Formats: sequence, structure tokens, C-alpha cells
Amino acid sequence: MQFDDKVPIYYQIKQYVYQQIITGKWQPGTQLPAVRQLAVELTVNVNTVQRALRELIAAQILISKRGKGNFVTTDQTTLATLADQLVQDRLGAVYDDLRALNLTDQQIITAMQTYIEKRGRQDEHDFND
Amino acid sequence: MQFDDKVPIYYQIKQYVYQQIITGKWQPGTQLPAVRQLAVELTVNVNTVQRALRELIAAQILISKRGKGNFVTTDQTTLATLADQLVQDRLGAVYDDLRALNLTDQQIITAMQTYIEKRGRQDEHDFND
Amino acid sequence: MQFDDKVPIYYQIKQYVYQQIITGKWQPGTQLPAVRQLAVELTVNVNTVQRALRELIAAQILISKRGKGNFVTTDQTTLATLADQLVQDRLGAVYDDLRALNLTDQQIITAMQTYIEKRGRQDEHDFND
Amino acid sequence: MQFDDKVPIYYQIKQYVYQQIITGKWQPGTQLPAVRQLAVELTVNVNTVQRALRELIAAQILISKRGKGNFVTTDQTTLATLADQLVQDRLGAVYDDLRALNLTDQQIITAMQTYIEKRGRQDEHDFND
DNA sequence: GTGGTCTAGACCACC
DNA sequence: GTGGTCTAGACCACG
Repeated sequence: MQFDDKVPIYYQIKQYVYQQIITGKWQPGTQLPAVRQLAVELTVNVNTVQRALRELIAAQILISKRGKGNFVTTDQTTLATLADQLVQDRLGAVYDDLRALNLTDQQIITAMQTYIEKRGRQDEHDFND
Repeated sequence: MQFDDKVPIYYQIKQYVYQQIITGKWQPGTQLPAVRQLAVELTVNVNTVQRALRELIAAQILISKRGKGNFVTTDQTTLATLADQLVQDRLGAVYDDLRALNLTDQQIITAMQTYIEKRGRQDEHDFND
Repeated sequence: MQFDDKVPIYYQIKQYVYQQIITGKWQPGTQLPAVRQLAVELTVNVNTVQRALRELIAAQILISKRGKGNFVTTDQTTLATLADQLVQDRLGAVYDDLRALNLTDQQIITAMQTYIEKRGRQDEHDFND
Repeated sequence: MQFDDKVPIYYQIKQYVYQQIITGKWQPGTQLPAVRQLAVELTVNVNTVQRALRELIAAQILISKRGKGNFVTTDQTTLATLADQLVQDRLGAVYDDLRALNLTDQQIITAMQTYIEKRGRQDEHDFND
């Protein structure tokens, strides 16, 4: 995995974990890879992984069982709000930024649409290469 | 101005300058506020402002005239691409993130639309308060 | 049983054993449940239980009879001091802490009294639910 | 400062900070000693201090100003609840423990009173030494 | 084997 | 100078 050096690695690891959970790669109740294993996969120090997980454990997204491992919570309400929360946060950030660049609501939507169309064509093109 | 602790302040100042230019608050050729003045406005240390400006000068967005001050470039092609570049970058980032959360292209657009509607109603409400 | 993550489980098990003895649930001379049985009851690993018992045996609170099991000591002087010792230790700890928070002796006593009254009312209420 | 090796050092540092604040040794708004300074005073590693402070910052008890230092919050409501919270937690813990040892409410109070009297005499004695 | 804590020491952003 | 992040490596509690 590649990290953006403009934002703390542990923070990006948190986002990564969110992704794995929301996309269903890590189902509720399943055990995460061992911290040392994660550290290897992400080519990062164990402590850095643990710092990320610690916050997720505090937020009850993950459950830590001593000597056994870390697990995705099985609490459905926690997980349900999680996905929506992340999407809304992301949308809010980009919306604020684009408004600050003087785009109107309508312009933002059309910009998004044309961007996606363009990406669609590009990806198609990339795929054909 | 409020800064996000998770990303370097000098980086956020760069974005701020971009904003001022693109929204026309700082017209091409006009002189920027003095560095010390900017530092006060942004409640940030002078060194931090200077680091941000240094990079903008290197990118030829700003022109530094020794003993006179810093000025927004008058080079139209530079400015023309700038705005579009920033918007595309932002859209690209949010698009990648939302795709990583398993949203389809269509879901991304509708999520954006409903988000904007919701914000519109909220802001209206806030305004009436 | 629930354990506090912040202090070693084997240590909390020792406290649990003390409790059983002092409250008379485990009379002097009686045999303890098998280690495996205790481990199940406390939802804890056998090794962890054994570590706790080892220390209690060393302190002569428990007597280990090879191939037969573990027994509560019948030595009355040992048991007599035990209860008092535990209470005094607890009182000492809380007293020191509250003094460190600037409470006077008198404030500590009244705080304790009002706390107990409050708890009494709450428990009564819970009971009626 | 001496630490109890039965509970994490960073946790005890948190308690220490609480104490300093509640007893007024660290007034609202005042700057804490530098983390490296605290580490020396507490004969502990810098990271350990920082781990403790990080949680207090997250809880808004402390305010961290980049490049300047850490400060006790000036938010009065946060501080007002803090002291009471700590005392109640402490009382709750000791109450539960003593009840588990079969003491009645009344016995707990009198035990506390006699303990304090005894301590008072002892301290007096120590003082005269 | 698992996770949790602590240390020593480095580097960065910011004042 | 300040705090924040990261690394490498050790040791402990627990299963």
C-alpha cells in the first residue's frame, strides 16, 4: 500500500480499515490479520498499525480480545451508521472546497458528472491497452 | 481561519491562496498582503506562510519582486489551467474514495445531489434563524 | 465475570478468590473447583487461573495437595488477618487518592455517605423495575 | 514519581494530570511543562507521556497548540464535571469491592471513619518523629 | 501464537 | 524551542 505523506500514516490505516469493513472484505465478527501481519502487508511499523487500531477499538468499531486477536464488531447499528458517516463526511469536504472555489451547486453536480464520464472513457481506454 | 490538524498547515495555506486567486479576490497582477499581515490574518507563524509562498513562487503562480512584495502572476495560461486543475484534483480524490467504498458511478452522483439538497435546506434554515 | 483491561487478569482472579473465601462461599478446608472448571466459569485461560493460584499457594492462603486439588487453608490466624488486610488496603488506596484530589478527611466521609445514599436509592429503583 | 507496575504507566500519568488540574496546581489556561520535561520529571519515556496526553487532548481536558505547548482547557463546564466524576468513580469502585467482601453500607462508613482516625493518629505520630 | 506497553532515538511541522 | 509521528526492538500478559 502507498501512503500520502501529507497525512499521518496511522490515519490512513484507519481509513483503510473502514474500507475493508464497508466493502465487506472484512465481515462483521471476523478476525483481522495479526497486527504484525498487517504491519508487513502495509510495510509499516507494528506500533503504527496498533495506534490506528487502538482508536478503532476505542470507537467500538473493532473488538480486541487479549491473546486472541482483533475482530470486526458484530454490532449492526455501529456498522450501519459507519458507511453513511464516511460518505457524508467525504461529500461535505469536497462540497465545501468546490463552493470555496466559487462553483454553484449546479456546477458542482455537472462537474462531477462530466468527471465521471471522462474517467469512464479513460478507464475503458486503459482497459483496452 | 481554521486548519485541519491532520495535514500540514503550509499545505493548507497554499490551497487558501489558490482560492483567493480563483475566486477573483486576488486579481492577476495585484500585490498580496505582506507576509506578516497574512500570518496575522491566518493566525499562523510567519515562517509557515513563507514556506507556502515559496512553493507557489516556484510554481510561478506568484511572482516575487525583491523589496516590493509578492504578486499574482499575470500569465493567463497558468491561471486558466489552475482553476480547472484544482477542481479536477478534488473530484478525482473524492471519486476514488467513494469508489473504494463500493459506490457505483451512479450512486456517487445521486449521493452528491441529495447531499447538496440537504445542505441547501439546512443553510436556508440556518439563514432564517 | 468481567475484568478490567487495565490490570492483569491473574491479579483480578486473586482478588476473586479472596472474595470467595472471605464471604464464606469457600469455607476453610473446602476443595476449590478444578482449575479447568474455574477457567470456564471465569471465561479465562487455564494458564491464567494457574498463575493466580500459584501465588495464593505461595502465600499459604491455599493448600495444594498433589493429585487431589486445591484447598482453602484451615489456618485461622491466616484467614483472620486476610479479611481485615484487604479492607484496610482498599480503604487506604481510596483515602490516598481522594486526599490527592484535595478532599479533607471530613469531605471524604460525607462524600462516601452521600454516595451510598444515592446508590441505595438507585438500587431500590432498579429493583422495582 | 513512583508507578504501580500493575497498571499501565500512561494511565497513571493521566491520573497524575487530573490531580494537578483538580488540585489547582495547573490552573485553567496555563501551559504544561514540555513533554520532554515531564518525561524527565516522571522518569519515563517521552512517548509514554505523549500517549497519556493524547487521550486527555482527545477528551478536551488539554489543548495542544502546535509548536507552542500543551495547555489546560479554560472550558469551565469540562473542568467542573471532571473533579466530581473522578471522586464518584473512585467511591464507586471501593464501594463495590467492600460490598463484595460482605460489608454492609453502615460497616463501610464506620470502617472508613475508623481508618481515617487511625491514619490521623499515625500521621501525627510521623509528624512528631 | 496473539495483542499491549514501553523505550530509545530519529525526523518533521511549527513558533 | 514546542509537540507529533514513525521506527526498531524489547518485554509482558494472555491463549
